[in-house]
Amino acid sequence: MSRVQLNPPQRAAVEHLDGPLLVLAGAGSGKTGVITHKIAHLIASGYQAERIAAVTFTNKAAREMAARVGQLVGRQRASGLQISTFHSLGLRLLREEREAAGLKRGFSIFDADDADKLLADLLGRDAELRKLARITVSRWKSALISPTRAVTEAEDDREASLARAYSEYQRHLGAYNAVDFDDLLYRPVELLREDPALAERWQNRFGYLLVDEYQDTNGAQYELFRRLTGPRAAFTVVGDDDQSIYAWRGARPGNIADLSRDFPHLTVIKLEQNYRSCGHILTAANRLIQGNERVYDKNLWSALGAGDRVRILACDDEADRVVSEMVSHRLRTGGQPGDYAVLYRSNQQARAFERVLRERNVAYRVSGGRSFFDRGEIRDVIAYLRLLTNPDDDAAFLRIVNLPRREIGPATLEQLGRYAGERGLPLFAAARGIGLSGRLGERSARRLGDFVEWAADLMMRSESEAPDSLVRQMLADIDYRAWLRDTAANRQQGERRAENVDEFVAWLGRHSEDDRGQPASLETLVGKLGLMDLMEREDRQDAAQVQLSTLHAAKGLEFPHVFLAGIEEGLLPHQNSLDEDNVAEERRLMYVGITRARRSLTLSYCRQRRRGRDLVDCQPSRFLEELPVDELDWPGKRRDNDDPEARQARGRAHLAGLRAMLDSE
DNA sequence: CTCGCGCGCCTTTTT
DNA sequence: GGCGCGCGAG
Repeated sequence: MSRVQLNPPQRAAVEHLDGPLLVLAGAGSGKTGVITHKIAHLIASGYQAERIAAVTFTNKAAREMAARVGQLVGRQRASGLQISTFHSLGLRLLREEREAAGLKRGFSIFDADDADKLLADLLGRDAELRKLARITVSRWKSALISPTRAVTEAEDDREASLARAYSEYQRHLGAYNAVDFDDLLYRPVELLREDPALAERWQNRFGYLLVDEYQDTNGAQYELFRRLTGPRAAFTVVGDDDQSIYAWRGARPGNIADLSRDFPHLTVIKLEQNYRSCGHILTAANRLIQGNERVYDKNLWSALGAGDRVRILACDDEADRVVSEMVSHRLRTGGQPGDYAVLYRSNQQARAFERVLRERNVAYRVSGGRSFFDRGEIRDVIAYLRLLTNPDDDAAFLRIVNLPRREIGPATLEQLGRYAGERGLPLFAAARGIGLSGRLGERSARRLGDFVEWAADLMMRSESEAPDSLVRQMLADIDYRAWLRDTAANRQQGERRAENVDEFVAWLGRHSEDDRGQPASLETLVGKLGLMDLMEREDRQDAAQVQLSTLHAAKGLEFPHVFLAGIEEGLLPHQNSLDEDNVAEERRLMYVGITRARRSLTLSYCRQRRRGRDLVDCQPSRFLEELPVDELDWPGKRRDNDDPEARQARGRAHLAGLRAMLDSE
């Protein structure tokens, strides 16, 4: 928090140690500051750092929080703090309770892709069915429904067959010595529920729990939290139900309301002073969100002055218009490109803005995109590492056994699969034995044998050698670079892939020591990788670049000047949400967008929009009508008390805009 | 069964 | 404007 002083409710939230606390933190109300100050306060009050756990939803948020706490209390005193995502916390519990969980050393974490491949094996090629199965299995786990329960409670044939697939899927995960993302919550909860001694041990381990973005917790996360906090209920959760925008991926905003049921002594503190936005922007936000039914009513206020009115633009060419406004605004005020953001509902809307920004040579960056750890070449290397630490990981085995080509083809693998199935062996172990069975031709057997021998040697060496040099050696052995070059669509792509791999190996090198300077084992590193998030390197906000972002990806960010684009019926609220009768979540999305703006906010909509080949008429969003019309600058819309000064100001701005457009041609 | 072409449709995304 | 799926043909 940049302010040294806490305001009274913030201070109350920080100093409240007696019993469970829910902090309802409005947008821009300094909630991260409250959490970090609270951690500092806990340490000052005698809590040992290693007995404080703070939980966030993304690795990025966890990293930022750790950095801010470090600044506040000093790295020395902050060391040992457990600041992590729910999933990392679950992983840590599973690691330490590995035997109770029935897992072997080095167990793998399956990502969505691995899970999908496994389901494909179980269900065949029907993509629709697979997708349904993936979603259903994930829902069941998030709701803590076991395979057995899913099978017995199935209401129709379809559900019963999905439940059987779920059961098979879990069985296979077990055979692979693997867990999936949902298991990182589901299985710890299972352990805590079924083993009272274990539960007590973990409850004693953490003297105090803090949860950020509490409105985004799903059923399993809530249960993990509840079982870790135990009867002592020494916790602070911070959230804003008005910013709950992830119901579609399992978040249960109802968890906020349920807290006071599960913890009758819950104290609730509201943070309503906003330190981010000017008055007009907040008035618009408050008015809009009042359109939703809410359990806890909040009213944000700001001491920053009224600021500019919220502008609304009706456009013919929206991207062109918005960029023109942005450019002219910047010329008038002398700001940086990074002061501006264009926010929209769906990714595809970015394209038009990208085009115009490129044409005018304005630097920009776009939210989202493929994650570094999601790229094929990186996933390949990770599969190798997974196999080295967990020889039972059949998914990893299959991914790399013939990559680069070792002439171990489908026929060989089919034989191997059959052999393994008969003996109940993982593929790698089976591959070590099959050579003597006479099932494979001499050549195939030799190729498979060579691979297995090579891998086994690496496995042995991984016990003692440093991970990064081992990986370098391994990549040289298989001439991975040549493989990347040969399989790339063009030279450039091959180069880029090779660079990514280099960067990955460098990353391994940087993480080859743990916090205390001890060398990290390959096993530890691979575990970290499973939960590693996107592009650490691209995280920074860049002052030289306009930010293009979806509304979802913009949560938690702020910009001096924000343009919300495509504020139209069908886009925001999105048609699918209208069909599902879920306008409330769309309204919260719009609320999140509005409250990103510090000094100026411009909402735009198109009169007509290309949809495929044809041009369709657009209706301005119902949300625009819900805004306080007296506070808006909406050219073409009648206002009850339109003062001459504002009209003049608009005239001046318009002229400046024209001038800027001419300049920028 | 697999490949290729053409049509049609087109949220949000983390671990 | 691009991607994914479905259908048809080889």
